[in-house]
Parts: sequence; structure tokens; C-alpha cells
Amino acid sequence: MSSDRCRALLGWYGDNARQLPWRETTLPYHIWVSEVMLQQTQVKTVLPRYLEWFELFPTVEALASVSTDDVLKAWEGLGYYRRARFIHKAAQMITSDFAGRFPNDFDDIMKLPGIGRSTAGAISSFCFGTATPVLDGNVKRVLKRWHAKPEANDKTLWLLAQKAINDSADPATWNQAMMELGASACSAKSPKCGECPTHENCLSAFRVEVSKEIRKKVEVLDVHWRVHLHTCPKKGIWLTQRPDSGIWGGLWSPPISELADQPDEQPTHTHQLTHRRLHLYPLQSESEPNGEGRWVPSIEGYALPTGIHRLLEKVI
DNA sequence: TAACCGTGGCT
DNA sequence: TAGCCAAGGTT
Repeated sequence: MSSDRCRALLGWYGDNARQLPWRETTLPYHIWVSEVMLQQTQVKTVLPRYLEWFELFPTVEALASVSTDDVLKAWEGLGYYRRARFIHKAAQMITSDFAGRFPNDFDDIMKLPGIGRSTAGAISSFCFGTATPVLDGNVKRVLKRWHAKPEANDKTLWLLAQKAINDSADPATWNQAMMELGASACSAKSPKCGECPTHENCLSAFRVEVSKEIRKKVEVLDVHWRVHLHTCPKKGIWLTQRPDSGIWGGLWSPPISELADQPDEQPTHTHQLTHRRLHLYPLQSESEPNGEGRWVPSIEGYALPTGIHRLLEKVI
């Protein structure tokens, strides 16, 4: 039974795989960067950034040698900025601890910051051919539907994923095919069981409504932020670097202070995040800025959060 | 363990 | 359109 499913899935993948640049290589550095960029980020968003990356940082050593600010600038707009700082740190670890060679041992890969079990499984299988499963959103959905276990927890899903890849003839292609299936026929919103190569071996086929997971609704919190704009024709604009922890960690921005109450004025810009709506109220200030920061003639060259870019476009 | 961390595509 | 969700990891 499972071998039927394996053959069908791998055959289907051979005919339907999207051509993606990270599928054209087995270089660990390239696979690693793609996997981290793709964490919670859509393929379409990643594609141009992936290609740019290697023009800026052709090798792991090149990446390790630049400043964290340079890496954040390259990551600007991709979100979850901690990933950029982790990838930079990991590059330095690879340079110092592994002589610049990406480790080929699964446990060593797992020790690198920003790489968890799923990303390590992807890298290890794609680059070294190991039977280490990926368990991302796509694979979880496929497994839950195959087994009609919409409420399965991660422990159960990891066991199912490991068992499935153990039975597969080609672990690397298996991982790719599982993700491709979840991204296409077995999509979250509108599954197309008629197009699925595994529907004969799927307990939820053509009755996917039954297998829908019950998610709790995300609560969006409204917050109101004062953005202090110190500008000067000679010195430019005053920017501060945000702390590593918390939102937009390590990025640059005009000083921000949180307002306890919603002000009478209308926000100049509202920026939507997953769990928060940021209402931004710029305030031109004549006074000399205090605290950490620097005058910059232009924001070009500094990694700014998208919400701040949008605000500045409106007021400057 | 559950909260936290961004942005944009898609329906 | 407003909400869902995407090649998750860390603490």
C-alpha cells in the first residue's frame, strides 16, 4: 500500500515539479539559504531575493566576513529578521568550527542557529541523501489528510513523516514531492483530490471537509506608536537601531515611543502584522534627538522595516 | 508549551 | 474584503 503511494507520488512529482532555482543545485550553502528564506515565506516572495543573495555573498566565508547590518540590509522586507542574524551567526560558526565547509552530520547541522529539525531534514536529504523528513505546513497537511487525523500533534506527525520517508525509494525527491503536493493539489483552501496522485490511498480523499483542522482565530491587537522625525537639511534624518529582541530586531528606524491611549488624530499610516495592527503617528520634532542613534544623510543603505518605509514615503 | 516574530499572496 | 496562511525556529 505505502509502496503504491510512494511510486504514485514520485511519478507525479517527476511530471509536475515546478522548476525552482534551489532545485537545480545540491550545494549546501545554496540549499541552506533557500530553506531559511522559505520559512513561513512564500516561494514567490523568496525567488528574487534568493538570486540576489549570492551576488552579495557568493560564499559562506563572504557572508561570515560582512557586518550584521549588511546581512540585515540584504534581508530587508523579508520579515522575521531574526533569521538574518541567525544565518550570519551560523556562517561565522561554519567558518570557525568547520573550516568553511557546511557540516554533513545531521546533529551538527541542527546545532546551527535558525535551523530546526525540519530545515535540517531538508538540507540533509537534498545535499547528502539522508532519509530525514521535512515537516513543514505542506507535509503536515498531507499527512493529516492521508491518515484522517486533522488534530494530530507534532509528535505523531514526525513519526508518520519518518515512517513514510523510510519506505520511500528516494528521500530527497520524497521530501520535495511532499511539499509540492501540499503546495498544489493538497492545498489548504481548495484541495483538488481529482488531481492528486495519492487519492486512492488517502482516507480524506473527496471528503476533505471532514479533515479540516480547527484553528483558533488570531487576535489582532491595536497599538499606537509615535514616530519621532528629527530631520535637518544638513544632517539628514536621525535613526536608531532597534534592540535584537522583539519586533524588527536589529533594524533601523526613527525613534518610536508607544502611546498609552489612542490619540485624537488619525494615524498617518497603519501597518498590519499577523497579531498586531500598528497605527503610526509621525511627529516632526525641532528638538535635538537624545539617546543612541546617528544622523544619516539618507536612509539608503540602512535596513528599515517595511512599515516605516511606507510611513516615510507619505511624510517625506 | 505557547507566545513571539513580518510580509505579502491569495481568495 | 478581511482573513487566512506560507518550505518554522526559538525561548
